Amino acid sequence: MIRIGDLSKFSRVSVKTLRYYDEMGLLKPVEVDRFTGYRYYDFEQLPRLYRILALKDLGFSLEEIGRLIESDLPVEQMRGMLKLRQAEIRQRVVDEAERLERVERWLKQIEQENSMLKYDIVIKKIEPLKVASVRGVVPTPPDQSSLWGELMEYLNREKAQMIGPPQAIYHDPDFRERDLDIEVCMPINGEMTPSGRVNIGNLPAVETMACVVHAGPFNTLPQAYDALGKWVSDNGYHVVGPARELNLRLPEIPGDQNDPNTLNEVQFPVAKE
Amino acid sequence: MIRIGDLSKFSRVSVKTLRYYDEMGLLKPVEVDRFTGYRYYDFEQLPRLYRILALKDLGFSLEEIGRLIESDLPVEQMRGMLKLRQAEIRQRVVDEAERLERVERWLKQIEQENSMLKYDIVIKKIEPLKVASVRGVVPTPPDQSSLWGELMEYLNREKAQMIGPPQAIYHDPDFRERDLDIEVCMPINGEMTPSGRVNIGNLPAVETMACVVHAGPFNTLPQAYDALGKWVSDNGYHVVGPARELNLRLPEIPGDQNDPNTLNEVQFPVAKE
DNA sequence: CTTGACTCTCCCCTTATGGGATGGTGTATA
DNA sequence: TATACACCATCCCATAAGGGGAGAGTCAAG
Repeated sequence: MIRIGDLSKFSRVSVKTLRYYDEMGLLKPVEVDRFTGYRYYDFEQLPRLYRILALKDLGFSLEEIGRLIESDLPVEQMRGMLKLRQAEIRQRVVDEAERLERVERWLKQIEQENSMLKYDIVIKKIEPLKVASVRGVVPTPPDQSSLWGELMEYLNREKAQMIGPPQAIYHDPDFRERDLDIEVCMPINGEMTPSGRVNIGNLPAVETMACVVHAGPFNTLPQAYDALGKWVSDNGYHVVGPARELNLRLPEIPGDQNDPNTLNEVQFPVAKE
Repeated sequence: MIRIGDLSKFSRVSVKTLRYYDEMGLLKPVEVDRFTGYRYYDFEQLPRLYRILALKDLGFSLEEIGRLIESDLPVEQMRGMLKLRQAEIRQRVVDEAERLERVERWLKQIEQENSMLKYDIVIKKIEPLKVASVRGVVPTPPDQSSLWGELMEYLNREKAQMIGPPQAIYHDPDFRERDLDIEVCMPINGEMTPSGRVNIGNLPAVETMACVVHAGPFNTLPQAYDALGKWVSDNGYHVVGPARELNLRLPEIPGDQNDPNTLNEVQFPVAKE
């Protein structure tokens, strides 16, 4: 019968931890003095304690260890939990390796330009969105204003509830400078009926959307596209659908290509492999 | 000016998290209603939020991110933190890979024997220990009892304070069956003077000691040695000093080689590479 | 004016301990 | 035998990054 401090010294497990294991039911003292509360252990408990430490070393949580050291645990179940653990660790190794790559890309970027990164790309999930839209082919991007004109006229006439930033969808499967197939969309609420070229529809949900925000005049937006495209291929993704371009803040003068305070978000639906 | 829920929906960051980032000072709303406490944000804050998410994705803590997004942070410092992060992740990958190996060894062991592992080896740090000891060469392990006799006689005569389990040190650099160079030791307290063959000395500290507990009669103890030796080489360690054998519980009849209730711990000082 | 959606703050919960306060115990020594 | 001192007990608080929920206030639409 040894005291908690002796067991602690011998096993190199802190007294705090031993008390915690007692509380968790992992390692109960063989006897507790009913009057003083003193815990008394026995060296016979060392194998159990060492098993706990070994399992901890494999990365199991104390709760899992509690189940694993039940003496009547069938071997089958032990094997099952080990297999599971194995899979988890493998996943973690993969995740950390990917993270390492991302860090190294940041570093490379910083070394090359000797400045901070300009863009931060994030992956997010996009919910489906009900929109009113007008689609058409326009010679150059600034010409989409005619489509917006059509759409806005309809929305004003119908007193539509607009529930989000307007966005444009670039339907061309490949990038092109001229004659773009663009759909301009406004998220709306409630039931509305199509009219003329104005269509009512749903933008599909996208599980993994690579997104970047560009702050600056419209005519510098291609930089954001470049950065996003580079990031996507660098990170082992590829684009699987039409790009979206959200107008988070419009220029003061409608259609102004040079207003430095405009704000846009560019989104590419992507997938791995 | 948008409300917290709108920013949450748009950025796919939970409202709770946004409030937490506010509290942490990572992303303050552009305005807080002084009467209602409502937080009002702006899409202009998206780049900052996305940078936070990107840095989180690299595994930085929020506290680190707080420092990293100070706008006047010199590039040099950013590079430094990235390098640090890189090193940390590398270390984690190595650790997890080693852990994975350990799990796989458990699995293999279990598959081979179709039963639980009998031994759990742990690495612990051993403090230096003051002992009284008698060293000699004995024909077989059981013959060490004569050394113990000598030692105990001295200890009783001197009324020594014994402060830990007795242990034997196997000084032979290679394993051998006969004519072993054994030192039997008893941890003691206070000043004592050597006498005859009884020596007073210090067992050195050992930073990494591989230890295993064997519950069962003395004559099955070689199993523990085998398991420990196998584990040590399997895990990329090698033995760098004499083995120690601690008698945690002695047999009822002194010297009984068959008492199933004896308890011993075998220790190998080890090092990597 | 009511309803329903939204927001606020406050509090507790998570893991596996570590730190510290306060007060009771065990034992070796004067 | 008194005391010093090491040891032990419980209780409370803290960690990182939020999640869950209570209770109360706010906003916009019908």
